[in-house]
Amino acid sequence: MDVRTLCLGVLTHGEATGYEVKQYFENAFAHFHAAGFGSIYPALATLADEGLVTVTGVERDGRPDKKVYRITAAGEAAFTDALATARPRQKVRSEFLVLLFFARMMTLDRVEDVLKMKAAFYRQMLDTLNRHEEAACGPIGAGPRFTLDFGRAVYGAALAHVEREGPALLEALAREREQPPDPRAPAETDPPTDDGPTGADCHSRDRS
Amino acid sequence: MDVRTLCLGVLTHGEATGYEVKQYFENAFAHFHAAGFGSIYPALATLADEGLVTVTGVERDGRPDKKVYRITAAGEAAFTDALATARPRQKVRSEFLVLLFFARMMTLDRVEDVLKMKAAFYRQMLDTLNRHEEAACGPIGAGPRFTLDFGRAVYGAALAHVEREGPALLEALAREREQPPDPRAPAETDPPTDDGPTGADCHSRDRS
DNA sequence: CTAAGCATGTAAGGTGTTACATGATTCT
DNA sequence: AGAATCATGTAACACCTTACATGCTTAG
Repeated sequence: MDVRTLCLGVLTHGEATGYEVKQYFENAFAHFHAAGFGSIYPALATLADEGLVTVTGVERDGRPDKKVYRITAAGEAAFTDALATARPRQKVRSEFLVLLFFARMMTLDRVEDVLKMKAAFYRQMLDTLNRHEEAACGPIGAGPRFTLDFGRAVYGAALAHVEREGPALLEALAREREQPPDPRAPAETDPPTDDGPTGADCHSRDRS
Repeated sequence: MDVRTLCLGVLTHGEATGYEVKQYFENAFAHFHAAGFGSIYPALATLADEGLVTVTGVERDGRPDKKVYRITAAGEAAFTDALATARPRQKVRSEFLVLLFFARMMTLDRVEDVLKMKAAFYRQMLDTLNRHEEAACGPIGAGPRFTLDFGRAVYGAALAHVEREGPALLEALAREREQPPDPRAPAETDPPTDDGPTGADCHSRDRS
């Protein structure tokens, strides 16, 4: 499921310009698939090359043509096919969690900062979802409704966790710093008994 | 925050081979950053080139050397710096939500299938997180603890939503199919009054 | 004996990000 | 006057994915 296919999907809702397709990614798709102009415009161009969409240039004095894209029958078939065969994968890259995973190597101020940034981000996202719902004319379809509520549930849970556990994290880190446990093996309290070989290995085969 | 930096982070926990680094991505990082051998091995190689890690070849009869990587002082500095300056962004690409957004263009069977697959996926992920916690020796640090619980909260919310709203989605789709509203503008109940220009536009400027 | 785990890598290709480049109109 | 919106694109680069290629050991 690349940006190309997503553009096709947008166009099943009716004609649109590249700019308008971008609005979709910023509103309806905001919580599950971002895309910039740098992916959208080339995507629409290749779709046109392949005959999956048509382009109509609308002249605008002085400026380059405004291009209105419309999906063709072939395009609709291709999209339906993509929906029928794509596996519902997902890719997540959360630098936020990477950062907090290694919180012990950050200053407490920095950790607090990161938590605040993320909370603000989640609030903003929930806001985007709410504004998107309000802006809708007429009832929202069952599919879009599901994805919207899904976004609210997930981002709501994320925000709640940050707000609830964030302070606890800061306290725990402060405590860890008072009694610095060996940074390499924050395990037992007894002194290092110069154990066997290269040490550092407690990852005993954990396949029950 | 690329795979390169993440590998550096793994090595702050102690020496490891490329294979062992991969385990990290499959366990501790499972819910927030995936990576395959195809990214990890080249990443470790460039880190070694740059002097951020050292490599020690361990001979193994008949097979290519096993390579043990260790982070250097420069590597630790680089990683600490990355933690201090990186912005906590996140990228999400959920084909699952893309699919369900366009559920109206799928067969009900397919929608049901997708919902089941995703529920299974979330359960498996929660399982991975639980097993990972059990396999830990000694107490888990505050940072890893936060990310682990975050994962549980978020994936738990996602699973709950799929289980609770999935059946509702199927019913709603079935109802939509009985009384097919015009696929292009599923808005009002009154007949199309051949409104003005190109129609299809209810996206009135929604900036309050 | 077969599958899974351990262990390493390369190469081509696909995809997306970022920065650049331009310019009118409308709102504050 | 300046910011934001509307509107389009290119080009270089960064990065990751996938498939390929190999081969021993251990558990079932």
